[in-house]
Amino acid sequence: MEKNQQPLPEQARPESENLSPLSFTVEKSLKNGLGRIGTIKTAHGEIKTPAFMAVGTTGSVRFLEMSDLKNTGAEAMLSNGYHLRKKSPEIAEAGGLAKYSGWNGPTLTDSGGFQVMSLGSGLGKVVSMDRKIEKTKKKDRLALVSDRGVDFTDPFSGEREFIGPEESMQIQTRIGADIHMAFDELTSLADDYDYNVRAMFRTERWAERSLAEHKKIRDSLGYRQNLYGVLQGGRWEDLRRRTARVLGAMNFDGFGLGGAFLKEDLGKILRWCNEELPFEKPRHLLGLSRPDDIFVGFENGADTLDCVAPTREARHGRIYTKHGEIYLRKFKDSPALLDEDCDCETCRSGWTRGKLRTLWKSPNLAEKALYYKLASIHNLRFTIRIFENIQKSVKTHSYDTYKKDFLENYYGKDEVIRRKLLEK
RNA sequence: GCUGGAAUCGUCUAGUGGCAAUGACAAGAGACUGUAAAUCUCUCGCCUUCGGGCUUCGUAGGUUCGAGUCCUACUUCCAGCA
Repeated sequence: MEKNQQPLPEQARPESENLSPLSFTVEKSLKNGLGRIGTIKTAHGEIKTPAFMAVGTTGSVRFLEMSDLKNTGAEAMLSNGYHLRKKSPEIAEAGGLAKYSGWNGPTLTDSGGFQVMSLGSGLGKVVSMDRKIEKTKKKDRLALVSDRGVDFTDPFSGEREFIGPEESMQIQTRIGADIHMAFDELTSLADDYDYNVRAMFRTERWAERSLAEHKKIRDSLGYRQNLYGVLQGGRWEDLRRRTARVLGAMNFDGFGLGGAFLKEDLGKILRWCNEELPFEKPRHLLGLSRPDDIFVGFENGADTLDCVAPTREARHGRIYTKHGEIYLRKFKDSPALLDEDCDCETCRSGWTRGKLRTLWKSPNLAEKALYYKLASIHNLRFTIRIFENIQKSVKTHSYDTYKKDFLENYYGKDEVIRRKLLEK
């Protein structure tokens, strides 16, 4: 089959007016020289950084209308090339992800690299930041990695499939998001140093191949979208710094910071990477967004983050509030709002914890779905507001105060101190 | 009044002689971080030094090595007939 015969989205075609590469400007940096606020400009609009990218894996955030998502203040949406691989020709016909999804704003697609782990060595496991997981036995995995790419079994159809760097680039090209991710191998916390060395080298070779394929498509079709290289290297400084230098020297438009992290390692690992990466290019921290991670990520040079946690945890009844997370099930008949100070649509509409809990527990699927929507809106807005406040506080030189207040309210003073000690 | 049938952990339910006894819901606790996730794990008679101990299937007796299960009476409920 000819690789590039499939349709490309409108904005990817040479005659399109929207043709513009990504640009990134830094407005202000923290004293440590890593954290910064700025703006990413894409063909579909601007992203003020640091920013949260809402995860709409298959082109929409679960249970949310695009208008709901806009109202949370989200500026960008991340979808997944793996999940959209079969729909990609249809998305291209429709004019690309932004148009197809109705989002009409900046978009990013993941390469499918995460699925190397989630269907492979991490199958059935939780991607925890608090402990190491056992690797899934080889015979039980749905995905097997080789230098060629990843052979995997579709969990639903049982069909055998293959995605490598070239396939991922072709899929992402058809989907036509503003930012694409190089195909990478995400290791789990259970993988040792030696395995991480191998995975890192493989990821570097895949980065070259991703870049080459991306360039080939661009040159032959006038396509101009943006490609981020993704860094791996586990929790080892030599690997992280090395791969940051190697990928940093390649012609990527930005970088994805990948890996499974222990919480106490996150800051230093990001620092190792970002001290080596070119300052003028944007960096996306893949898959994190708990409040504490946002601050650590930002301070250590991450410009954008994405994560399923706000929406997934919302659906599972874990709600973010100024004073920490709450389990909604504990608030039967409660007349309190989810968060007194919240400006999300759900809280502004007066939904109480008790009423939301009733919706959540309802056997009526439409009521359940309404709960999922209202709770997702709240957790997303809560998360995005942190990013907005970081931007504001940096501009007014009050970042440290904002951060201290927020974290002490959220985790409690003792916990904040305990964690600080752990980081050293 | 007669004749059948039924009564099991908050609710519904499995169990017709052999290990406190099935499953679901509810309840309680926890997990979740580039979405195999409207999901998953644990607890759910009482006590426990986690070895086990104790008390339980409407009530009271009985048969039996052994009864939620069989028998008798009673109580309550349901159905049919009066």
